[in-house]
Amino acid sequence: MRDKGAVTRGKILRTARQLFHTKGFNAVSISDLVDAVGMQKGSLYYHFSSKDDLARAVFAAASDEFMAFLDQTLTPEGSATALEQFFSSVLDGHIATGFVGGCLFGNTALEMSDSNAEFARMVQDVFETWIRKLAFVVEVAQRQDQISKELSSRALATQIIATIEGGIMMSRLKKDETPLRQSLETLRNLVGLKAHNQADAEEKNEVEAAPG
Amino acid sequence: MRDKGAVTRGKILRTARQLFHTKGFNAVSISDLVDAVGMQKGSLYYHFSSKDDLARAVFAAASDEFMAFLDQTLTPEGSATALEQFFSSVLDGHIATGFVGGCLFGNTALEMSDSNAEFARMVQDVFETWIRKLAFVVEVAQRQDQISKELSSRALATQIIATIEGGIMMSRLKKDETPLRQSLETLRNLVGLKAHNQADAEEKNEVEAAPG
DNA sequence: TAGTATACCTAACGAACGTTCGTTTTTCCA
DNA sequence: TGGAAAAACGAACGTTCGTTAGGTATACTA
Repeated sequence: MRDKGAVTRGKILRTARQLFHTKGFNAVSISDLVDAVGMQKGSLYYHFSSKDDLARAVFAAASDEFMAFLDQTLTPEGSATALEQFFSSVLDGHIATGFVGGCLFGNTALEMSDSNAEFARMVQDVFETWIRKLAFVVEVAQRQDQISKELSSRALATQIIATIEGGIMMSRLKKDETPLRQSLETLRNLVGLKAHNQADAEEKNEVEAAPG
Repeated sequence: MRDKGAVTRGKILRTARQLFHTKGFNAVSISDLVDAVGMQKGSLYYHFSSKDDLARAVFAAASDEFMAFLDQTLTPEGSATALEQFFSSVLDGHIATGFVGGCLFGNTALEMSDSNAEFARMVQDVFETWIRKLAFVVEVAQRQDQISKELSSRALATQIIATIEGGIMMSRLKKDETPLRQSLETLRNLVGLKAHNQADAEEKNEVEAAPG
């Protein structure tokens, strides 16, 4: 086989990501991980120099994927529709996982904020970019009178993310989509986005579910 | 000294709570704890039969305190003002801690949702009660035309909690009150609560900062 | 004040942690 | 096809984990 190392490395990354996502970084041991991958402890250290090093790689991959998702969903053309699609992609993505794991970035934020400056910084960057990209689309939607203009685009973007993260937290806790769905609907109503009906939303929706 | 045991037990509970709150349950070792308390490892097990047992006690105390705070703040009389006071108490409480620790219940939700059914259940109960108490005040405010009637009281209550938890997450990550403050302001605007000015809010505000 | 719970300490336990290392197997190219 | 490089192995490292046991000091009561 060619590129055997890259394949193994990929398998480690995927498995570690899934475990870190559902259990948290500290709660996953190297033994847990290598058992799940199906390899021996020592072999892991051929590919990654430490658990932290692995976590960095996992986080970077998740980050890149999420950024790509944002760029794909949050387009300035049809900004109101883009926001709609963004909301439903987020909801659909988490419904698809049965709300196991929740949001990796939110999880890492709460796990690392007060204990690991390096990882806190990385999550901070993700959130900052997320806000900026959202604020841009919100601003365009405001200029096109598709959304309430009373608030600054950044305030609205922050509000959107807070709602999503809080909604995911509650839905994950109850394993019930209602809190997140309800929060997003409430948010739509409050900012003056009229809810598209199911047919509208799903017809043009070829965007895959949200990662992260 | 009389009640020496109760005093020690209290000191353990307070210290454990502070550590669990800022670092998370899994990230705090018994050694960390007894070092912080200033006692020997073995002595701890005279007061608590296990780390889980201790966590249960810590959580129960935090829970009780939070429920008392809710009952004190979320009164049906002057419901709009009560909501205002609730928002500012939450904000002030977290500003007072410098956003270290964030919300213990939110933290526990994310740490335990997918790994510890017992603790997940306990957090679930806290959130459910929180929603119910908030929804009650919201409903009264709606009947008095102090707040938008477009949405169900439960949906609004859920939205409020999602906003708070998401706002705390971001403020804690950045160690900056802006996200939480901004989210709460946005929420006030969106639900039609007019923002009280600083003087108004602080004059009658003898309620202590929010725990949890 | 003697006796007895109560409270705490010291020392150790087995298990699990993240990591290292020398060896063996597999893969690839000359 | 032989030899070097890449990849995986398996056992062990020192440390820390949560917990236990037995002895000792402190506090209350008879």
